[in-house]
Amino acid sequence: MSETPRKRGRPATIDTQSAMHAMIELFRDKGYAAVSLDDLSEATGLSRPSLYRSFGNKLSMYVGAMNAFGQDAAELALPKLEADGALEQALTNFFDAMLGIYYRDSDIAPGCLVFGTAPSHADEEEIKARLNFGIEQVDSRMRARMLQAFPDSEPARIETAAYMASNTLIAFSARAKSGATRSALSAMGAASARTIVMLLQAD
Amino acid sequence: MSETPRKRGRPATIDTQSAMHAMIELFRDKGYAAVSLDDLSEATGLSRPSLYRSFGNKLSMYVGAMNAFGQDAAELALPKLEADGALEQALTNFFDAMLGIYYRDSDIAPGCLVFGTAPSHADEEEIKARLNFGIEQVDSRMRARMLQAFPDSEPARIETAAYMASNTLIAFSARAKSGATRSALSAMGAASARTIVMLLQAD
DNA sequence: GCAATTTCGTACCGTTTCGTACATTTTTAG
DNA sequence: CTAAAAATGTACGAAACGGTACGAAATTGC
Repeated sequence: MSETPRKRGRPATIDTQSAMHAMIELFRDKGYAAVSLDDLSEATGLSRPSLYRSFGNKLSMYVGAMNAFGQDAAELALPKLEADGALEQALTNFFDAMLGIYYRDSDIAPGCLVFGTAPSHADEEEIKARLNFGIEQVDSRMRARMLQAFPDSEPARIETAAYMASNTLIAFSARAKSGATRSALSAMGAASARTIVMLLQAD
Repeated sequence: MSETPRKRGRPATIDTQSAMHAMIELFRDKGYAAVSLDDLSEATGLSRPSLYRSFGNKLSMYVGAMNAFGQDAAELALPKLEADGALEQALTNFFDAMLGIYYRDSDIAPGCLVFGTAPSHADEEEIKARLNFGIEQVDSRMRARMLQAFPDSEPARIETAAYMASNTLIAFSARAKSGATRSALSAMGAASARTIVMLLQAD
């Protein structure tokens, strides 16, 4: 409503977006507990009090990183899943897009912030809730995409197929962190996509 | 060779086995970094120096816990997988046995120490290596069991089926920690077992 | 200019961290 | 009974931790 309500005091010089991405990288490398506020301060270039002002305490920094990571992943990979065309190709492309996020270079694999590091800190209720949200999100998107491709399938079969696709994605994070190569997981994703479509086509 | 070489000094009074199991429970509740030596000391009833003497530093305590947990799981669940009879039933029983480990009571789910907490701390090379070992172990046992049930299947199909079964198990840990009920995951395991066998039977 | 307002980092606080030196206790060997 | 050996916990140290009070800096309104 108000035009340019021009803020009053000293203008902010902090780039919260790039700071958030630096925090994401740190958190998915080392998890929540192993990252100190000094680590975050050094990685973002912001002083510790600045971090508090911009993002709250350490827990809310981590939860904020989960949200930002989830949004980035959704914007980058979901269009591949929901693209028109054959389901098998869509699934394969979706897996590959997610692997593009899970791997930094060809070698180093920080994996998934949500599926990779959150389970380790799920005794914090806020983290557990956000982890659950991420899993439910993937499950429901998968279900919707499969129902779109096979509208006449039994609901139980759709659900199983969706769960198997989600489980593949969830396991990718652990496998990436354990040292699996990106190409190996890409092949695993393509084979899983093929199998899941075969299941849906079976009569 | 030597009969009873009777140790010299004060006899040890520490029950390292029960101490190790207390450490396992702590580590899979809170991960590696969030657990302090004081926490471990309180949970085991041992003083901090005693922990050092018996298990080395914190990192080797965690790796030791991974090994003990893996051995327990192997002894409890692998017989179900390798039992004679239908593959679908063996897979379902194996998943259920692992869920029996992942869940403490019906509600509280500490999940899997290896698949649940290790990915978050894989920047430690020792942890990463042990995580990789755990995944490879499950993969190879799955492959062997499926080859036994379907000796004439193409190797590529066996491999895909094995990966999908492993991925189901890996994802169970994240799902358990996120709040999924044990019965929900049990149903998911049975449905996945059915699907995987269907894949192997398809011509 | 001058006061009000907002941003920002230095410096500090109390607590917790991992790790160990060392004295004490309990056993065996002779 | 004495000396060597092994196990154990108290007590300590240096460093790192999360979090914040507070003063300096930068801007707007008047």
